[in-house]
Amino acid sequence: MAKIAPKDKRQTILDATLTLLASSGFHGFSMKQLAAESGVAVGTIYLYFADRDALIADLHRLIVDDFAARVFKDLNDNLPIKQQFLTLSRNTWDFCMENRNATLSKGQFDHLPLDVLKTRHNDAWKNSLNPLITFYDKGRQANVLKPLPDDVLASLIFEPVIHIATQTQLGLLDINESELNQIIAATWDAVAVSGQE
Amino acid sequence: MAKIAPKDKRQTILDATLTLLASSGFHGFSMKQLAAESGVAVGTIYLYFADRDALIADLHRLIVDDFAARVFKDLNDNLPIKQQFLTLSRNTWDFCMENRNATLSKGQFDHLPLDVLKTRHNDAWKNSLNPLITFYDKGRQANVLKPLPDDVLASLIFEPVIHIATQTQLGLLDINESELNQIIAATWDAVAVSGQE
Amino acid sequence: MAKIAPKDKRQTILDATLTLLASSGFHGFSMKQLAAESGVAVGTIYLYFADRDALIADLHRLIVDDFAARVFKDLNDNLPIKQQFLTLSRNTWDFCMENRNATLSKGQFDHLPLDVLKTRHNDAWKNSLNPLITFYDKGRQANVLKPLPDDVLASLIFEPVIHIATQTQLGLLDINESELNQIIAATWDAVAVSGQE
Amino acid sequence: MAKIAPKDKRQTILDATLTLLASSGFHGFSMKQLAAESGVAVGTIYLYFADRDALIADLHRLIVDDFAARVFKDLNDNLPIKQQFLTLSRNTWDFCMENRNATLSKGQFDHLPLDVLKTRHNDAWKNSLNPLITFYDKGRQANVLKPLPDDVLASLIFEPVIHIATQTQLGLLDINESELNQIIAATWDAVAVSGQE
DNA sequence: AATGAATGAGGATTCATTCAT
DNA sequence: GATGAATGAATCCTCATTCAT
Repeated sequence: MAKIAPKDKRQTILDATLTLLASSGFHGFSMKQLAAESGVAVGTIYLYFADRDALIADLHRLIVDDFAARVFKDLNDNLPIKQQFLTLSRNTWDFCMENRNATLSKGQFDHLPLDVLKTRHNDAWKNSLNPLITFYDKGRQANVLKPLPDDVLASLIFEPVIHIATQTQLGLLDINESELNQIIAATWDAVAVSGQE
Repeated sequence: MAKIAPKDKRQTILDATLTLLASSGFHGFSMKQLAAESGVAVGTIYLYFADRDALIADLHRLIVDDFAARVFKDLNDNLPIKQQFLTLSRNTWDFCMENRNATLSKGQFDHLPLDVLKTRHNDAWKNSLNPLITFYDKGRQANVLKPLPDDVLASLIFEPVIHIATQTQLGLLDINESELNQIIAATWDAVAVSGQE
Repeated sequence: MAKIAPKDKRQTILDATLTLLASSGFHGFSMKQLAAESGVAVGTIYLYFADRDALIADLHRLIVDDFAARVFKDLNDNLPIKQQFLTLSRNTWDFCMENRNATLSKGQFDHLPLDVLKTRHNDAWKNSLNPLITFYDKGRQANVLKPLPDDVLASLIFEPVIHIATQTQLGLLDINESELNQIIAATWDAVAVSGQE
Repeated sequence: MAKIAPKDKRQTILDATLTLLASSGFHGFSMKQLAAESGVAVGTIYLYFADRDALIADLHRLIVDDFAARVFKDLNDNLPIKQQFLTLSRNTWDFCMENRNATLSKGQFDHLPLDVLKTRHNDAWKNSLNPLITFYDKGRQANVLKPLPDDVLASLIFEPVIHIATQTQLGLLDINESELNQIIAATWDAVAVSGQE
């Protein structure tokens, strides 16, 4: 077997975790199973992660960061808000399509203990999701986006797209290019101040 | 202690299950704990439910039905589409506020096996959510709702509201009456054909 | 298999623990092995003891109490100090002979964490070993026992007998009645004020 | 870091083992921890010791030898038995005071398999403890020591002192010079033929 | 000689489920 | 119907030992 550099082995384990979470959720996820999926011994996992919770937490952070990186890709904050919005939405959709496991695992992370959730939420907005704050601010000040709180704008923009992407990944739905454009247009209507051309 | 009628005992157990799921998720949920919370013996639970999975499945069905019942409450399909929409959205919000446990547990049910999920999805649309189909059909035919698939309309209408309600229940967000109206108005903008008064 | 009353089952497990500790010490003592030795399932042990440590602690308390009960058997504190001494020493020896497992396990308990040890030590003197305090006090006041601290008198009286009994139980030594009397006489010489008839 | 000569490295590991055993017992003793305490890599330990058991066994032998060396220090077998006795007892006490780790670890070694114990016992008397045999023989023949077996005399002389020293090291007891002399005098009374000046 | 990443059997503990009362 | 003691497979995690570098 080819040698794996430590960094890669850590990543291999994280990838395997995501694969398992996506296919069966936390239910039916065991360290033994993870070891098998990762192609390493159980003990090896503990060389890279303090314990099960640390592993999950690390994975979560990684996904949020990956998501943020992908969502803000090619974002030019000199372009008009609508232009930026289209990039953000399209990137969101693309991330979900390109990262089936991460997309399907999203719900699994929603039910960590309450205090952990709060911390994560704040962390995310302060760090990886920070550019969104600027985007929302500019949009509201230019009277292009409705005067709603950041969290609300985020929900209106991302939740429908992510939910539809998830259903698509599950095979419950099939969306073509034209429909996708309509969906994104619809979420724009949700957050945009009406009466604009 | 007062005798409990069998039907009530079954319900008592389901209620206790929801309470436990909402407060600690599947993690830290055990049949023993459930017995304690329900005030019955462990063995008794098995008189009313085949096994743990059956219990969870029953609870899920129950919640979906409750949700549907609440969402369609006071819905008059003779009223204009927008009027109906407002009722549906407001009911959705109210259900989330009145059923904290059910709202917070939503994510817990998302990772059943894929085939089960598909069956549930189809069941839901054919039964409890069936009135929505009529609503969407009418709306599209009247050229009031955008010509998008049912699932997509559902995502655009319900996901943002439910997500915002969940955040509110978690204490991450605080929404007042005026903001709620704006949010609902925004989701209407998302699905409504534009250019209407 | 005959039914075992709960009280007896608890005792069965404690007995089995002692047997295992005596034969192999803490090294090679596992809950699985204990279950086998006790004739119960692993989980059953946890119905009677919170965890491994609680089991060990309970056993220790039990042994100390048994030891005390046996040592003070037939002790008449109206009799002369020497008479009482002889009873105590003989009882100590008899306890060791009658409780091979407890005797051989003694050393195992000596290396619990330091704070636990201190607590145990104080507890023992305040409770089960309390009659010894009276015995020592009387003896010193009557100028029959040397004016040494309680702990020191205890060491001089009990350690040699217990150590010799342990060696005997291990088969490293063989002591007959006459030798035993000489040993006890020797420990009397150690603690008695000399010059008495 | 300064190079360490092989012999020294072996000793370093043994010292570290003793330190760890004394502070936490076998519980919480691991080869990894030992490596850290010794300042070497885990694998290095296996260059000097076949395995964990061999390491422990070696350490045990080393302690017994150290103990013997210390106990017989300055022993002049031309001096009167009592004089020699005083030296032996005082040396024993001093060893315990100077070797806290060894003293506290004593109990840890008691539960090796029975046959190993017998072999060790015989070995000790034939080798490192050999001078005691002469001492006892002379004492008994001179009618100064009571006619008791070697093991019994050893128990009467050493067990109380070692036990009291251990308690002192644990902080359960505090012994001053005067008390120590009384204790040693008491053990002399235990083994000496009475009626001597 | 020395390292420490990797291994996997074995440890303590939990928990869904059964069944005799 | 109702109970809860008993079960033992399955869980997470540890740690003595090996071996390629």
